[in-house]
Amino acid sequence: MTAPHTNVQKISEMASRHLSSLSVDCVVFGFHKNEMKVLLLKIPYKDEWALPGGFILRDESAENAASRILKERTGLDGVFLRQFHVFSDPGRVKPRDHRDNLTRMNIPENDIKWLCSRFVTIGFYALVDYTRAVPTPDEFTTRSEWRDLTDPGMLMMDHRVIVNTALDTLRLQLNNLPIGYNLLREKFTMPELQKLYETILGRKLDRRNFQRKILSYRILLRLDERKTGVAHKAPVLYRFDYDGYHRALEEGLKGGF
Amino acid sequence: MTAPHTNVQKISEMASRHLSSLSVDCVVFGFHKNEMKVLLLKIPYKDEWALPGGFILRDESAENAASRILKERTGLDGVFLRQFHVFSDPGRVKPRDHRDNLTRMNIPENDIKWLCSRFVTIGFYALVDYTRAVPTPDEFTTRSEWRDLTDPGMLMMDHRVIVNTALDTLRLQLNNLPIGYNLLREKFTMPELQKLYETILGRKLDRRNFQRKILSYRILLRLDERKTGVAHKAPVLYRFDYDGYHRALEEGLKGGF
DNA sequence: TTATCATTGTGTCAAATTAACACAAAGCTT
DNA sequence: AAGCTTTGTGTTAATTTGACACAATGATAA
Repeated sequence: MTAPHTNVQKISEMASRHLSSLSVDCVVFGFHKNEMKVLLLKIPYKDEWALPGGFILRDESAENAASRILKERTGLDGVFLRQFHVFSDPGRVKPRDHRDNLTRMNIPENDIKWLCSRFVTIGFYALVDYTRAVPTPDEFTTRSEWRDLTDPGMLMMDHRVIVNTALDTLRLQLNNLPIGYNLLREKFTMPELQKLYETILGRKLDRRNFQRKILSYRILLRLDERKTGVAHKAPVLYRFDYDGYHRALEEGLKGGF
Repeated sequence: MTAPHTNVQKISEMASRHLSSLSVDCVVFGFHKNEMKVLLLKIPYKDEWALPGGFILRDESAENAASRILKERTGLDGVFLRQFHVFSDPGRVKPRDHRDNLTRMNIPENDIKWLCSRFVTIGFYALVDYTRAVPTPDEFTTRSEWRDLTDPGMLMMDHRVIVNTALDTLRLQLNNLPIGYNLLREKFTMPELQKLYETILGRKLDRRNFQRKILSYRILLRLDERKTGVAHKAPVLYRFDYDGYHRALEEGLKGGF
């Protein structure tokens, strides 16, 4: 180690590699057994959960940081991922609590100092296939789990607000974007897709009207197959039509006025 | 000045007061003579314009920073102001060009160093009453002007992209939000409101259908007055209904599904 | 003073979209 | 084989949207 600036506190590893004051948090939505799920990380020594998040490397974009973090926490690549809001309330972190918690773990003091400084966080939300994601904790957490969106437990800092804002955004986007591609498996049935919409919106939809509307978007491809091994009448399988889906992503699904 | 760290470069004034790596840029929309306007600042020594922007103080939120900046650049308070996107491409600034430009002005070297470091910017858009705003340049610029949105001239860095994204957002929001309150004077006529919508959307709307739709939102109050001194038949004046307007801000104007 | 003319205010009708609803077919369960 | 639940599809009424016509107003021109 060179020592020209003995008085200067060694810059922490984290601080030197990342942009300061800025973080990224991901609200990762999944869908399983007719329930919306969020991917959360367990904070050690506390009955609290946190969103998977991280920092922006000195030469990457926020989008890149978010997809990097998502990949690290789920193993998934190329999923639907969008920024939706910036959370910048100066009081969003309680530095005291935060520091107490970090000192219990083996975090170097310099990193702790950096981690306890003020952060503005960019919220991203992601839609992922529940069956393909492999929840993986990060260096600050002990486990990673899918939690019920309606009852995720205690969340750290303002993460509950972030989740709620993400859900509000998702509900709004539902009318403009072809959601579902990333939340369901490749092949799915119309009732499954409808359940997804109902779950996100939090209300029942008419089966027949739903089908008519969703088909009018021309983003689905009806397969010549039916779901097997299921009770009652076997439903037809669909998958997203690549061209139609991407056209809809660009142009939106409907217009006002 | 104390001198305990002679080796350490003096921390710049800007750096010590603000969060690093983070800025705020405001796309301020106005409406005048059937044209959408954007408020831009003239960069000295260059044929380029910039969005009014600034930095986030150590203990304020991004929203606060944006409205503070807006107030400084327009004199206006309490206007419609929303964050819409974060621009974080590491290549969004050409540090060389930027530095050359700043050195021509009397900016202290420490501030220049800070200003040329990488910044992620939070884009806000504002809707303001053209007649009430007083365009005011900042410490880096020579003049402040309303420019035509369709032909604003050369914009600095990625500011053109920021403006376009803001406009796209505004067009989308038009279907969910009661736009207009902030872009028109307190009392306005139905044709004026329609022109505003047409200008934002970039297409003609049917006069009668427009009126029917806008009235169905119940955000307008018809006054017992007509616009005077105008050619042809005097149009009735309206103003926004406070309650209806704020309800619409909360709940949105229409639902999908 | 009166005619002209562009613009405003309002109503109607057809087309399209949405909401509400019913019944036959399929396939597991008993 | 009968029963039960769920899927697939069509029909009709209500609502919303789009297209359009005509009378009223008030400044301007003749």
